[in-house]
Amino acid sequence: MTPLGPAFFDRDVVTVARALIGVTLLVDGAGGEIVETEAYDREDPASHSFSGPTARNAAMFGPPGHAYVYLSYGIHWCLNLVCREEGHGAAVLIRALEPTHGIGAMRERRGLQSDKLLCSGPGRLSQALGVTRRLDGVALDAPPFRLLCGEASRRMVRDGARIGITKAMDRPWRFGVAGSPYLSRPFPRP
DNA sequence: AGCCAGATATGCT
DNA sequence: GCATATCTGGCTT
Repeated sequence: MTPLGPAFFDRDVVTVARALIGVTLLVDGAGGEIVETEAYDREDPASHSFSGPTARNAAMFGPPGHAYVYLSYGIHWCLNLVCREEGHGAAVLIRALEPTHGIGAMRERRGLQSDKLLCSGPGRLSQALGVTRRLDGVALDAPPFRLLCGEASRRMVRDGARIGITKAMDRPWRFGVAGSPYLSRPFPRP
């Protein structure tokens, strides 16, 4: 397991979303292997950055390799990783992890749960890892974050329509490990 | 599988 | 002011 290189996020957001599958994401030592992501781009009607910079989405227009954290439906925190050059407003939403590290701490934060429901969804994942607004705009290459690339465990990555959006449904910018029990939702049959 | 409440920051009128 | 939101959990069909 080696840390991601500094140029990892300095690429097209769709490329990064796919490349993040299989990467281990930890916050204060708790987390797991990313099994589901979604890409959001500046020219994307479904993206928070579509209408330009605001106070909320400022991190999306900041440097790549930093976190963008926002509150969804007034209840759930969602973690995104900013991509491309500064000012591009592109980020990858982390939607699900396969828990591997700090499972005890994650169970405590989530309340008693089966491991399958610990990190299977953007809100659940943030609750399990303790992600809140305090991590908005924070760099990913230093504590509390750790991003580790494992052995080339080439798992089969599938793509499909993103979840929970009402615009740009045609863009197949959701990526995930086909058949993983830790997905927030299964991918349709091939 | 489908329906609905919950809680609030955000952005647009 | 007000409708909306990158959601989840619990309840009903």
